[in-house]
Amino acid sequence: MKISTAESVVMGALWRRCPLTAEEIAGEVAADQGWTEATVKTLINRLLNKGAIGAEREGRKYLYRPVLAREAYVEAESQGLLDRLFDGRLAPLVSHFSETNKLTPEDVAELKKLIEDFEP
Amino acid sequence: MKISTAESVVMGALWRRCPLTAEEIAGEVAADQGWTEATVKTLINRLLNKGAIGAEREGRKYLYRPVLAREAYVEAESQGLLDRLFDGRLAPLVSHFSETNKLTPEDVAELKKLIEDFEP
DNA sequence: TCTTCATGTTTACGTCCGTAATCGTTGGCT
DNA sequence: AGCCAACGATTACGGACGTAAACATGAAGA
Repeated sequence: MKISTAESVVMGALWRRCPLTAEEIAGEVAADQGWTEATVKTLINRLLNKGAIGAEREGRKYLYRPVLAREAYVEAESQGLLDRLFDGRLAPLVSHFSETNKLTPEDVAELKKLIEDFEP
Repeated sequence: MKISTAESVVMGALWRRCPLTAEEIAGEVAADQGWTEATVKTLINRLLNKGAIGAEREGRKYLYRPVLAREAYVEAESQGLLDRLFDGRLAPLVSHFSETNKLTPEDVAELKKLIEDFEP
């Protein structure tokens, strides 16, 4: 299930809060992205067709909610990037960031904790 | 400079080894991707137009080499993913992988070393 | 020199994407 | 009952992408 970048913005709104009406989704993302409500409606429909979101009638409107879980999406995207650029390994990515994107002390502390918690 | 996924396969070949002729590039990627040489040639041209690769005449052929550095590309892609999915922070990504993608002991060791080397 | 082959350039075409306007339907108001 | 406004559905359209064939050009061999 391929989600385009524009579509993923709509998904993002639904992952943050759901269910939402089309109007509410537009309220969340349209201004921010410079989209009209019509554009948002198109994206909603494409996501419906892809089965990435579901709809349930609520009076005259529909309430939309994600079918594709954020976890699954994040997982696929992350793994894809790792596979494409870092030979599927996580360490090289972290290494890359430690070299280029100056990790903040907080980052380092957080990472350290994560890794430590991971030892038996 | 937006590089499509198909184009990035060609870039990959040139990042591994360069300079290469069109024929060599095709040799590296065509079979693997199920592409004909014609397809590879088109991708080479699009990359030339984008300025992502450069060419230098070598007799009857051209030798191609990357202009866009792999580092820069990797950087942009990684940062993009982090921004889109992990609020720009590295730790949440690592956390995500530690939860889903069972890190191997080697991964953990490697990460541990990376983090330790990063302390003052 | 003329032809041929290799190599790069141009053109093609169906699909997806971003963006949006228009259409059709249906519930609510008068 | 009839009209209007609100919604979702349909249609549109230019550009990028994936894929590839056709074309042009120049060098090498006959």
